[in-house]
Amino acid sequence: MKNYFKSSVGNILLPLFFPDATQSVVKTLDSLDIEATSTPGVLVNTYHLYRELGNTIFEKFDGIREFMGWKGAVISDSGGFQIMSIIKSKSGKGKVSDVGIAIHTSKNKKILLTPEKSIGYQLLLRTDLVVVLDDFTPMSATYEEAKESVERTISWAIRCKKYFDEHTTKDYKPYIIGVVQGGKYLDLRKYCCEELVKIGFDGLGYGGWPINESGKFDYEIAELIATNSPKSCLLYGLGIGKPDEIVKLVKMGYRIFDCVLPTRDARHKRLYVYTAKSIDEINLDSDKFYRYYVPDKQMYFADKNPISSACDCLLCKHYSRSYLAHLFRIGDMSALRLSTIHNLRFYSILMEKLQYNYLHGK
RNA sequence: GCUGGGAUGGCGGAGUGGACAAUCGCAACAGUCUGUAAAACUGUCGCCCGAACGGGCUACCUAGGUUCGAAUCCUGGUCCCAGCA
Repeated sequence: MKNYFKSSVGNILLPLFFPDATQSVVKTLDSLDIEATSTPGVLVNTYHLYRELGNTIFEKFDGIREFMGWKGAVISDSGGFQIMSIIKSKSGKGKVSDVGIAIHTSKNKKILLTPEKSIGYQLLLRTDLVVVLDDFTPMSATYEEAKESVERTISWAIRCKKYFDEHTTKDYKPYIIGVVQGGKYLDLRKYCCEELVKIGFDGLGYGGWPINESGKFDYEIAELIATNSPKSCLLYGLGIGKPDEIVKLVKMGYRIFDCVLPTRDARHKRLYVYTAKSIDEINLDSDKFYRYYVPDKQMYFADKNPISSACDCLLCKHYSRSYLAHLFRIGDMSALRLSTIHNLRFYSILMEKLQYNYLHGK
């Protein structure tokens, strides 16, 4: 199978951002909308898709790309993050063991996600980059707990890689990346990193929760992973992040990012706008190169200006602040769509700037 | 004109003698969101001082009255609604 990830992007080493289409849809958008924002690819989630669709759908479709009518690249996440968000949250029902993750879904059935099943399903989805099943280390983990999750992450990674090697051919061999866990413990992070490198992945992901206990982004761990992985290693910031965080991580060598922020924020009335007057004038080195725009403020009710003059998205090119405020006020879903389109274009402009800087050695 | 019902904070709408500066919803304002159980959630919301506990002031159409105490009871007035002439 043709590797859309490579072909759509051209050069894999360029910095890329993938919005999250967890359930094979970027909420409120269709695939043509996504394409129109110059977004190179999306991320889908193994756990959610397996739970909703099972295996049989993909006997009729040639992977997730055909199913969702999407021409761009696709990353699949393993479902490891769901350990945290479902099982380890207070109401979630499920269990993590060395075998895998057992989750009771709301549909009254139990799903057992093993490293092998996770990779198997991702291969069935025919995605361009697969992520190993990992055991999420929560931010509150003690050293012992963190160590246990690191050991489990490593042994699962070995199983994932073995299964991957046995079930891929040169016709279809996506990228596969390992995920570095270990919480806030630097020695565990380093150890996890080194062990994963030995297994021989195409890349490594900054896993866990990247925000430290004081609410700041943990750049120290990001740096540690970057410096402890080989030059050829594809670095992936899982679930990262804010625009300024992405800029900093690209400088460290990270190349791939996915995050819910632009799409969720859009639905929650937070739009990203560059402080520059035009796209050409955007300076990512400036302290505050962007700010938030809250679209339904009273002050915008009669404002005929576009949301941002440094944007060329559907919203900014065709509609006023006044009209968007109106759409939000009456609760029309087009407000969410237009805002999501805008935020995705904001991110794709960001990545285009970073790609340009990278190609020109900046 | 008669009879009945009603007038509450930006709006809607509870309360019907003390626990009322007044439930709740909307609006407004401030904030949160990072491999999406999130088109969600949190806070403020009469005025003044205070970070906060709290304190002071003015308030439930209006003018009086009853009462230790009234948005709540009584009387007059103004306006609104329904039915009848």
